[in-house]
Amino acid sequence: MENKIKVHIADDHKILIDGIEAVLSVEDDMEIVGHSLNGAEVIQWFKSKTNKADVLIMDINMPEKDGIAVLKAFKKGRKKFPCPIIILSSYDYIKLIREVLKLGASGYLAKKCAGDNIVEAIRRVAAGDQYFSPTINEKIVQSFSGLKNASEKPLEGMLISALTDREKQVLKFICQEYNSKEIAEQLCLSPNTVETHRKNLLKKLQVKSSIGLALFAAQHKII
Amino acid sequence: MENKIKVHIADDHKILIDGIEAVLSVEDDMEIVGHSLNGAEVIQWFKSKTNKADVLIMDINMPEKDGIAVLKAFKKGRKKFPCPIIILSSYDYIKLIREVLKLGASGYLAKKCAGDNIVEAIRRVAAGDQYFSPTINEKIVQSFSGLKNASEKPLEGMLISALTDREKQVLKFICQEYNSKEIAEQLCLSPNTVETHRKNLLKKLQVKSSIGLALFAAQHKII
DNA sequence: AAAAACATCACTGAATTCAGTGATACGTTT
DNA sequence: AAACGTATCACTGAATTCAGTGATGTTTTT
Repeated sequence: MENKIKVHIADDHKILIDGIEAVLSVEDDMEIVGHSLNGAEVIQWFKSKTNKADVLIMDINMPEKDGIAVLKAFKKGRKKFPCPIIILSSYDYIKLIREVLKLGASGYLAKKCAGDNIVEAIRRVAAGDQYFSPTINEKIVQSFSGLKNASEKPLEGMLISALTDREKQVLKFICQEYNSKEIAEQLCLSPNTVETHRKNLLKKLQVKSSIGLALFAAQHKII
Repeated sequence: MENKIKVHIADDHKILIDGIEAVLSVEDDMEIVGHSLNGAEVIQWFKSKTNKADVLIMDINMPEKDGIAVLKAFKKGRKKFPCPIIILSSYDYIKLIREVLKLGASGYLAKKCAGDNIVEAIRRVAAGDQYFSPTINEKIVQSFSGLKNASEKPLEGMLISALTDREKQVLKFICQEYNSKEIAEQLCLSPNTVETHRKNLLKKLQVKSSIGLALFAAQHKII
């Protein structure tokens, strides 16, 4: 076949990339033309004029820059997206899904979905449609129809992306057990400022103490 | 080939199972004979006398029962494991690695390792050897040779199992953001006693603050 | 252009944690 | 029997966090 769909995969788990590559290899209308292990690599790859892809499948949790940051970066560049983007995540929080759609994603796959879904998703998205894996689609419909049950508020609905860059930065230091004074030194700030950020984090994430902050960070792998 | 290595895969991400299955399908000396999406399924599957596998590849983070719990269950019930077990995890903490090895695992793969490693791991482990993916092996050697830093000496080797029941109990409450006074009420103890447990936890786990305790607990899934 | 969000800094006072020490009692293990 | 680990409780003082408020300037969004 001549016009194969060119796919780029981004995930920090190489084993998953290899796995998806193996899954796609039996399909004769698509091929993997590149992969990235973190968000920075994704942006770098698409910057290169010689590299092109028709579909980008991207995890949200990645080091360096996460999937949200990549979406924002692409959106900010003012230009059009390099290609349709499918988010592949283990999270299925409705707010997160809404967020990435707002940021321009064309599809959303839960990691617990089957390999078939990914093939289908690539074809549909490459054709200009949107695609959501079954469980995700269910969530969206539920939420739309007001049937939202438990999943509307994961940790009270606060997402990583609801935190500012500075707050995330401070949070990382908190998780390294630095106290406010030490963090202030690291970031060249006043300890008072760090304390303010810390308090804002407590409010946003609705936790009682820095322990809650650390656990949130751990659960969302932003540390 | 007659004697294919029979593999069972356990991971809560179906897409990863499908991926690994695709990777293994091109190897003619192994085959996947089953898979599980959580720890309970693993135990269930191996309970059935009709099901047999030569190697179990298992994630640590799974709902219902996690990988650690499965290892413990196998160790507890029978004397012999149903088969060699390879842990597949995104965590590469040295303490966690040591813990699963203590619990009888035969191999450890980081999820960021390549697909080739998994094939190699299966062959080696099926032959009765141990196998660790490159980055993991590095960590083990580093730790063994003490090159890392002093973190492997003083009261090191501190694992979940090194904590007393009471300490674990207190730790759980700490992770729920209770303060010492509240924990004392819950456990009908003096706040002073709780403080002592807290301080002993800090020493044993060699962390600076309760944040470190919470992160340890999160990483070791004891919360 | 106005409004909202972000980042910065300051002050106070109460609550909590952390470090260091020491003590009693009970059960294993050696 | 002695040593060890565990569980319990107490006291002090310094360090740190947390809550509440307020302020200024910049950037982004609407």
